[in-house]
Amino acid sequence: MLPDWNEIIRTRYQKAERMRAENIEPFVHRWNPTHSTQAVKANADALIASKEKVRVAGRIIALRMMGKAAFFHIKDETGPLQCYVKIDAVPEHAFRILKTYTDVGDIVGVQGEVFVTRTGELTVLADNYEILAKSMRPLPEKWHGLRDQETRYRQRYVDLIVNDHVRATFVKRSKIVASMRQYLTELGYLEVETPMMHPICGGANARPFKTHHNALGIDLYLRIAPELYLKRLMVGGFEKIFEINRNFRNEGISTRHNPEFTMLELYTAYWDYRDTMDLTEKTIREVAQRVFGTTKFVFEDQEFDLGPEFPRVTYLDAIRKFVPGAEHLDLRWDDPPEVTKKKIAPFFTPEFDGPTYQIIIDMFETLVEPQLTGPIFITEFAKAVSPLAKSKPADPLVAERFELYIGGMEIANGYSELNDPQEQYLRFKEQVEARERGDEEAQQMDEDYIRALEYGMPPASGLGIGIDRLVMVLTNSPSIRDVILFPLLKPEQPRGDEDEHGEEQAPAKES
RNA sequence: GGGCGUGUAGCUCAGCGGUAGAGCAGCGGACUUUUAAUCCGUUGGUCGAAGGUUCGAUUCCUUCCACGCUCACCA
Repeated sequence: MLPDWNEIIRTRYQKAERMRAENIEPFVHRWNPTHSTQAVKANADALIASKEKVRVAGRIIALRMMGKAAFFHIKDETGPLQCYVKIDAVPEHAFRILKTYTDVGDIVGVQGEVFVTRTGELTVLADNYEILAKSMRPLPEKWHGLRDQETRYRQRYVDLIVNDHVRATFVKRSKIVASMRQYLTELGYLEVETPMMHPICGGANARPFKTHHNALGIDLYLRIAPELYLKRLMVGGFEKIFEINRNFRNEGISTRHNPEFTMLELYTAYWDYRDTMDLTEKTIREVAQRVFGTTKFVFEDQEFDLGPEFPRVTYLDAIRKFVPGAEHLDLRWDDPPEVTKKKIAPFFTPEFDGPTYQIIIDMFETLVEPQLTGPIFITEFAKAVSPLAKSKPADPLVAERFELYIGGMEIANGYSELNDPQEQYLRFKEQVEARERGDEEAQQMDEDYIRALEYGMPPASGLGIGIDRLVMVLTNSPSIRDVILFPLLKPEQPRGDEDEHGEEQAPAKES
């Protein structure tokens, strides 16, 4: 029993006890419905004509008790349906269960014929009725529902009971993931699973979560990306693989960031980043078409269309294109920082000193990214921030890399994979040096990965799609927490009673 | 981590220096085609937590906790 019992909850527990005293089980073991509520509606005419008995089950979401009869709505996974119970049409004990023991929220089973009421609503006229599972807690208020965001996220089960659009969003999410899986499988990609616990964390620049294995006596990291393992599989001879799974990053939480998030990561042998852009575009368009039957969407009042070819604009061109007045801005990755600062002075002043690529990235993220309603591919990123990507032969400071933007958010990221073990070794060393200078997000040296590359990895290109963000833009959800069933929250405070008096209750942590 | 905001009954919300209110839900009663069912009666609150100011604090102040928005870091 929980300590926060109130009178309503106590009353309901007492009802269950009284039911048991009458040999009525408040939590039955089994019940078989013949129809979902949707199936009743779909076959209404035939069911009314045949007077066939149906058995439906669901949660009572509204109850109108009228002395010797009652109307109520049940809701199952497929939707609501009205039921009607009157005293002379059901066994005596069934009516007693309804009148004495039933509350809104109970999960019940109803058997009977289908008819249409005087006001025209399809209804099951019960000839039998029982409670299948007693509900002990009252549901939120029936007009306004559950609004409090915190409660919605913490008690998602309640949110799902009362907010139909929430359920619909998660059904869409499931279909998006399923159709993506199916489409890629149709194209010949093999789904694989690689470790979540990494002795060395790599594949992205991010701070990891640390954990510990007792028997081995070693620390491990929750993966920040599966990239290095998937590319080991390319060395092993797989040519088209993908993984849809969780990544964990020990960083801030926001409307666009959850510490664990779902990524599609995919690799194709013999391709470069341009081929992967083609695939990214086709996959997202195809998923939208299969799940929603359209390519036109609205995200936060911005319309976008996945139908037409996605434009491809280089990083520096995007700055020229989207920053007003910057049409002729001649930025160069090999300019010294002071020169770059002088060139961009009319448009942007970086907050911190740093190398040229950081100044340009800062400007891009501040002035360009929010405007990228998209869909649009931004290409040719700084090599310095792409330690696992091949650089462009003609432009050694630039990586063959793209990011896809929709709704002002980075949705996907891909590149031509660096497969030269010697260069990869040097790039790792640069990362290690950055790490030693205090960059906690820089990568570690992964010698086994270098060893794998030394056996030879075919030319290949990889892709990562942020599934949560893709679902956000396709379902017009403004917060990532609206597309993650159980987003990470701080734990609830231990309740009342136990820690009333005394010095400090919960030690005030935080420095 | 910074800024802004919110926290009052199970739920949705008023109140704001003088000891707490509504609707829904609950409980008792009436009611055999209702659908925000209706009608009569009624219970329910350490007003997020701890300190302070005050004769008196839900209200003002401080600190803390949780959440939301936002900025910074990141996908």
